[in-house]
Formats: sequence, structure tokens, C-alpha cells
Amino acid sequence: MATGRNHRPATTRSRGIPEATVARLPLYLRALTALSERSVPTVSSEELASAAGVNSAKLRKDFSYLGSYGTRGVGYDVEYLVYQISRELGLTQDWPVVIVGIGNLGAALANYGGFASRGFRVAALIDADPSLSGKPVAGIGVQHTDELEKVVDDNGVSIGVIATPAGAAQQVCDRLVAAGITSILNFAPTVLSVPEGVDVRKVDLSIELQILAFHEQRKAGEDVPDEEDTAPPAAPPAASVTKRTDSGPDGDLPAVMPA
Amino acid sequence: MATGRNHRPATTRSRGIPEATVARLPLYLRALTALSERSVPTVSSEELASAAGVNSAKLRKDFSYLGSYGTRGVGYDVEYLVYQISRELGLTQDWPVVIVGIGNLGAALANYGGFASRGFRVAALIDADPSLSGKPVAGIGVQHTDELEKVVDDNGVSIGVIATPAGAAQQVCDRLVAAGITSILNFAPTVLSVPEGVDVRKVDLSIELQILAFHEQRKAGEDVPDEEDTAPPAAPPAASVTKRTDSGPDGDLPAVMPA
DNA sequence: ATGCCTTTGTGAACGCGTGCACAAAGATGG
DNA sequence: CCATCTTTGTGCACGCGTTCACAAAGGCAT
Repeated sequence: MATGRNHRPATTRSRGIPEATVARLPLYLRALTALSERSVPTVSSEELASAAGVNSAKLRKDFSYLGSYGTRGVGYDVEYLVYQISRELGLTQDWPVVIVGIGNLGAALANYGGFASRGFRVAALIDADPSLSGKPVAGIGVQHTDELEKVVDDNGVSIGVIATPAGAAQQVCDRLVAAGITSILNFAPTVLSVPEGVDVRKVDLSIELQILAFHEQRKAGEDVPDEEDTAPPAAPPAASVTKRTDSGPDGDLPAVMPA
Repeated sequence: MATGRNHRPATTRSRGIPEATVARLPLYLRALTALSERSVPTVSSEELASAAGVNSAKLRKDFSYLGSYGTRGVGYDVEYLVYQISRELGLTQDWPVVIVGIGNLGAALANYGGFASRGFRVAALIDADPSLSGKPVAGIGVQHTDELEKVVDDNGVSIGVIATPAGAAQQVCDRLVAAGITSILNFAPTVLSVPEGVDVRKVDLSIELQILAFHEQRKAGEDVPDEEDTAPPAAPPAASVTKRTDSGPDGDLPAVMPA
């Protein structure tokens, strides 16, 4: 998943639908859409859950937050559920999106089919490089950063995607916010600071890989990861290895520094 | 965050470090690396936390799982902490990675600098399209899918990245797993099924946007999202609107179906 | 040394999310 | 109309994650 989890803590459980449930609704929607295309009329929580990769109790509880849309003994009406979830997610309306930073990633995003298919429409592509201006990417001409405010305003864009290098991200973010955008999907490896009321989700490719590496390391060597090859850089300023030099609660954390 | 949250439930808190903490370590590492480059010797939990976009109590607790690496009254030694976190995440070793599916996204990933900088090395690029074979992307020649098993084996690859269309993802996944890969980063919008012991993380661009749209919709109209424009597709098979037609716990869920 | 000041490390409380397990609801067949 | 069988909807308990708040630890000045 995208690593973006900087969301309003808890109180903001918008209208009582838990954040965790909201995050799963698109998953259900995708599975339901597939069923719909195969003209399957109804589906049980068990079937749908396995298609979406969750367990059925969780799915039923999730749906219970939306209302009672199932029929006991039968299951859920596929078409009806597709409609309800789409509506809940706000996908029955049109969402113009602007993508800033048309490098490799920005171009990939512009070409990504999953956007258009769900009510998202790429309203504009923006890049700071003048030599890109006018060049068509995914059938849309790239516009210069100078046009940013105008583009957002003219198209009523409320969602912005940042695919710039890290260095430019905060600046772009500020301009997007100033132009009136209230939701940002950030692919740049930076922490963005935004005013209250602006939502930011982060997708960080390198972080995902690092998390995988962590688990991979654990799977590979259950032995101590061999401490002598790389010399630890200068010990911390003073004697800071307090307890835990002995075996703590789980006595296998290698006590690296010899105190 | 990438939406990939299909992780081993709870018991698998590898070696006692909570999953949530692991997911934040790369964040801390990035902030620390920046400090290191500016030759800042020490940093307090407060400063580092704000740089990483979390609160300081959380950061201290996270670090406490790794051991006692701070000095009271002073803070944390930047270099030392960089080393400890890197080691914990397994970034002191080399991780060869193979990317399958060299479309727009795959190419973007191959060019992504964040990989190489953290011990990840793109060992090979694989694509099913023969016309791509041999063509260099990011300085590496694309190889045909036929070579997949050989490439994985020869390079000792344990992490695979899937950037193919949804239709091909499961098949590619199966081959990767059969070839010996135990960690997969999946960009294709599909639920992958893998055997026990294989880790999958999912990054789904369209899901992130849908979550943003949900919150955006809530921010925009706190009024009922106007029910008459789109006719709901045929009511569920039978009388299924049970309770909740009246005002439930939070009496503002629009009772869509008139029973 | 001694006392003050800063900052860590963590015990404890709380809240969200998950999963179990079952009663209620409805379909279906006789 | 009644009995049976399937599947939903949810009450409940449990565990992880977050946050508060404070005691302990160490630096530093005097």
C-alpha cells in the first residue's frame, strides 16, 4: 500500500465510517466490478471476501457501516453494491486531477488507465521544464508551472498529484494549496507540511522496498546478522548503553556496543 | 502509504519489533540521512520527530524497541542512529531486485534513484514483449520473460517488483515464487495469492486516489449528495432495507432505497 | 561534588481494528 | 404454512498501536 498514513487521528472518522474500512472499499469495488462484468447477479460475503483478499467477517462489518445492503440466505446484489460503494467513495462525480512533474513517474501516472476508469480525469500535466511545454503525454499537452494556478482555477481541480523530485515538492505543494487544492497525493520522498484541512497521502516506493528488506532479512538469517564486517561508526557520545546489555524481554537483540 | 497491508496478523511481530514501527523506520532513516549530510552531530527526539512528521513520544517508543541508543539530556547521535536503523532494516547488505513489466511504470521504477541509494540494486529488467529485448532502460538491457528463472537464480534475487498489467500479474507472481523469490512489491491492481512464507506488499495508485476522493467529498458537501441525478440500479432482490431506514445512531445516512 | 536543567525511556490508560461466534432474517422446499 | 438451511449483521472480547505523563539519567555550570 502507499505509505501515506498521515491522516487525521481518529475523531475525524468522517460520518462514522472507520478509516480502515474506507481504505478497503476500493478493494471491494474492484472485485465487484469484475463480477459485474461477468454478469454475476449476487455474491456472498465469503466469495467476495476471498476475491478481495480479506476475511468475510471483516467484509460484513465493513458493509454494515454503509447500511444493510445484503439479503440473508442469499448474499449481496452485485450491481446495487457497486453503486452504493461508488457513491460512498464519491466516484459518481467527476474528479479533475492535475499532475505536477512529468518525469518518468509522472508520465506513467498520466498513462495509467486506473484513473480514468473511476471518475478521475487528468485535467492537466504540469512541469517546470520549458522544453516539455506543449509536448503531448498520454494525449495531453504538458503545461508550464506558470500556468498552475490558472489550470487549477479554470478546471475546479481539488486533487493534485506531486511527482516531482523531492527538492521541488514542498514548493509545488504550497502553490497547489494556495491555488485551492485540498487533497494531495505525494510521490516525492519528502514530508509535506500543509495547513489544516488539506489531506495528504504519501506513496513512497523506496519505503515499501525497505519494509520488504526488513522481513526478508528476518526470513533469511535467524542468526545474528554478523556484526564484525562493517565497523559501527563511532560509539554514541557517552556511555549510553543502559540496560538491555543483558538479555532483555527477548534476549536476542544483539548488544552491539560493548559499553 | 502503499496500501499493501496484507501482512502476517500479529504473532509475527518479527523479533518483537511492531509492524507499525518497522514501517516508520525508513522515515526516520531518511530524516537522519539528511541531518547527517548537513553534519549535524546530535538530534533530539522532538526535532527528529518533526522532521519525520510524527510525534516525539511515538518516535521514542519506536527507538526503544531497537535498544537504548539515546543520551538523556542530549538526544541521539545521528551517525550512530543511521547505522543502527540501516542494520535493523537490513540495508547494510546488498539487495538485488528484479523488475518485471517495463512499461511506463516499470521504466520509472528502473530510473528511480531512491533504490540504488539504499542498498537496492536493479539486477534485471524483464518484459514479455520481444521487441523490447536488449533495449537499454536506465542503463540496463531489458530481458525476455523466458530468462526470468535464470536471472533470479544467477543473481540470488529474493525481491521482485511486479509492474505488469493486472492480467499478467498472478502468472508472473507464480513464476517469481517458483524461481525462489520470497518478497514481492506489487503495482498491478490485483490480489495476488502466494504460498505461506512469501511477503507481498501492494502499491495501488488508483486506491489512493479513491481514498482521497472520499475525504474530498466529505469536505466539499456536508449536505446529502443529491440522490436524484443518477438512478440507482435496480433495488436489491427483495425487501432488504431492514432497520436504518429511520435515523440510526448517526441519523444522516441517506436512506437511499425507498423500501 | 552538588544541584539544576534537559531529554530520554517507559508504565499505564485508552481507543481503534479484528475476528469469533451466534442469533435473527429470509429463502426454499414440501 | 411450517421446517430447514443458508447467510447476514453484530455483540463481545482481545490485542495492537498511540498518547500521556513522569521518573530516571545524564550533562553542565558553579
